[in-house]
Amino acid sequence: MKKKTTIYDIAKELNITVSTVSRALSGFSAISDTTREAVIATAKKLNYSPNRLASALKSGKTYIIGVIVPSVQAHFFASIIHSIEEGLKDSGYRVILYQSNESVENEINGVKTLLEAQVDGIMASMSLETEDVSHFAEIVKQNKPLILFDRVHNDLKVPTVTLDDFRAGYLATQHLIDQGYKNIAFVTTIHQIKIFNDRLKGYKSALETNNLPILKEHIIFGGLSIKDGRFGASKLMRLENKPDAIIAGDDFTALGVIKKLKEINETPPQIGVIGFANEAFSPYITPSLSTIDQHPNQMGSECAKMFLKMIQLKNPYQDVNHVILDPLLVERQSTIN
Amino acid sequence: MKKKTTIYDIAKELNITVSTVSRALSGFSAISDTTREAVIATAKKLNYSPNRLASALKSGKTYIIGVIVPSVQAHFFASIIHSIEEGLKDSGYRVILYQSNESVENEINGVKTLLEAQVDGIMASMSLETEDVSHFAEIVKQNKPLILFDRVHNDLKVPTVTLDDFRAGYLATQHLIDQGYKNIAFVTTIHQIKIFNDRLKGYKSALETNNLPILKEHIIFGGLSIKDGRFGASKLMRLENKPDAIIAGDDFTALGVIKKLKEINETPPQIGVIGFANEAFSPYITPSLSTIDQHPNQMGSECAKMFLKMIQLKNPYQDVNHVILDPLLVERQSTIN
DNA sequence: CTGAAAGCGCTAACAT
DNA sequence: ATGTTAGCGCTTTCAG
Repeated sequence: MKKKTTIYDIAKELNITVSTVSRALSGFSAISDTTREAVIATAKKLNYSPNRLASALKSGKTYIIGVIVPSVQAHFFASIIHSIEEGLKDSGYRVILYQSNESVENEINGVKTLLEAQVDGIMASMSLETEDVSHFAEIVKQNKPLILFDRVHNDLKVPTVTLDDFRAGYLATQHLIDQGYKNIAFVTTIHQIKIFNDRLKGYKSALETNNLPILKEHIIFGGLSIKDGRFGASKLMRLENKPDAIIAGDDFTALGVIKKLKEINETPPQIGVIGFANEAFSPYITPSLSTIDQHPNQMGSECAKMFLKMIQLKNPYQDVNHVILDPLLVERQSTIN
Repeated sequence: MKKKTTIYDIAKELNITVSTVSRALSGFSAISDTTREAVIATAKKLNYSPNRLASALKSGKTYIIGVIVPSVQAHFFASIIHSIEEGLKDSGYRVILYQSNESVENEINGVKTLLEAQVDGIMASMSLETEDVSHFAEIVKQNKPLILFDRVHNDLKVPTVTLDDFRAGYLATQHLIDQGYKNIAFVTTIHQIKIFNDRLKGYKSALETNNLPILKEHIIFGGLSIKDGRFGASKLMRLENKPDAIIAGDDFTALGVIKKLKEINETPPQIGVIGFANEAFSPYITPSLSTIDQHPNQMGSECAKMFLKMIQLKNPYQDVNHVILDPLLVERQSTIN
């Protein structure tokens, strides 16, 4: 293997200096057309490929931004990522991904790795486990743009893009009430995450508004997964005062709930079931799953837009914005009583 | 914002030189325990975070490896990624992801970006569009490890990890035959991708072995998606000689097929349907989807193992291996006649 | 065991 | 419009 070509090789070939080559390649500074063309031609001839590391080391900008999500397997996050990439496409910024797999430890590691890789900014949605946010605070301390989306944290004074989760919870509950359900349970995570708390508040508020009682035994705090959904449903259906509808913390959990209900012959919409996130599978299961759409694409493009704005400012945090999106009810068979 | 601490700051603080600091931090070279401890303590005190860029520029190793997949939304690829990360965890290598979204252009860009970022190696599964593979050849030319998984290409003389796709196609077909289906159609991609061709060959071979005719009109070449599945199914079911079972190129396509069949009241297993990949939703749709499991986790860990081996050699390609995994039939309701 | 010094590939003043 | 030169932060000989 021959050594990689550098701008020095190009310079030597053309009997000019590296600065000229650098300028020609970057395209901006004053350069004669002939020189530029010659440089570009020689670069191609020598199969030159720039070393971004060196450039980044010198200029302090990598043009890479790190995105940390709990998991790329959720359609919701995958869609956000896609829209972030889309929104950043023309700016020259590239995205690299890091999954926390819902573990704080991984998340801390992710922040560290990305920071050490000198990314120009980070966008993140926190893991369920995350309570202490000092690892994120470190990003702010370095004065690098940090944008939180969906799963955010109040202690961090950074821009956020979220859903109106109170309204989301309210909407889901009101929809079930409108469909004639009167005894509505809620299966959610035990972790103190703002968005999940907000949804729960929305749920309670909707019940109150409709003069329905808030029953402690109808609120199940556990995990969010297919398994947890099954578990929550079976726990609820063994109650003396069985619910006639169940709101699940996300669509995966809702799927578990439905599985369980089918097994015990209480197939929705006999018992109403609604989830959150409008996952890819949700329209295709039987019965198809009603859910709250969280506008992942809008979320992603808002993040991108926000980042591009922040990167312009000398102090990225001089003007901290919060974008709040409106949830959208998607009615399907699982709640059509 | 204060400047970032460097090893110079630590050196100055302790009245030693940067080389000593560097050695202490890297942990290997001969260093007295006292010095090492002092350095580490000071590093923590000054909130030091290494600049990997500088280190990589000097040492030529970034300890980052790039993974290119068509899409992270497919459970299959997400699982592979997860297992790659798992397998690399203890080695110090980190993974960064790049999605091609099934576009060659994105794929070429991805290779370029990763190469410019000086990754230490690349693992990739090709987009459906990819025919010319010169962008991948460039990686080999730079003598950097390239490992192809699942969607591979014969022109590239690099290590691969794949499923025995001929057997996968055969297995799916034979299963349908065993279930009593006799008129089996195949909906696949129009793109000339090895794995899909191999499955088709397996399908044909199974038909031959069982003395069943291979009907041209029963092989639909289109795309792979829910939409394409619907399309393929409706095309097939309008035939004079309607099939009594359909093999779909992947589970998404199979899902589309099932949707369509349900609409025209030919709900599986009345018409048998089987897919490939055992996606996350496949057990949960109605009827649950029979499929061929492609062992994504094994695939990922084999990739990781292979990479670790290659990186040791002075010439990574001196010993090109091909791991071939055995497909696994997952029988569910959609084919239980 | 530690120090001195060169240099990875590139950018960006500052000259000319 | 082009050349000169000094680093970016780190690793790594080579000396001692």
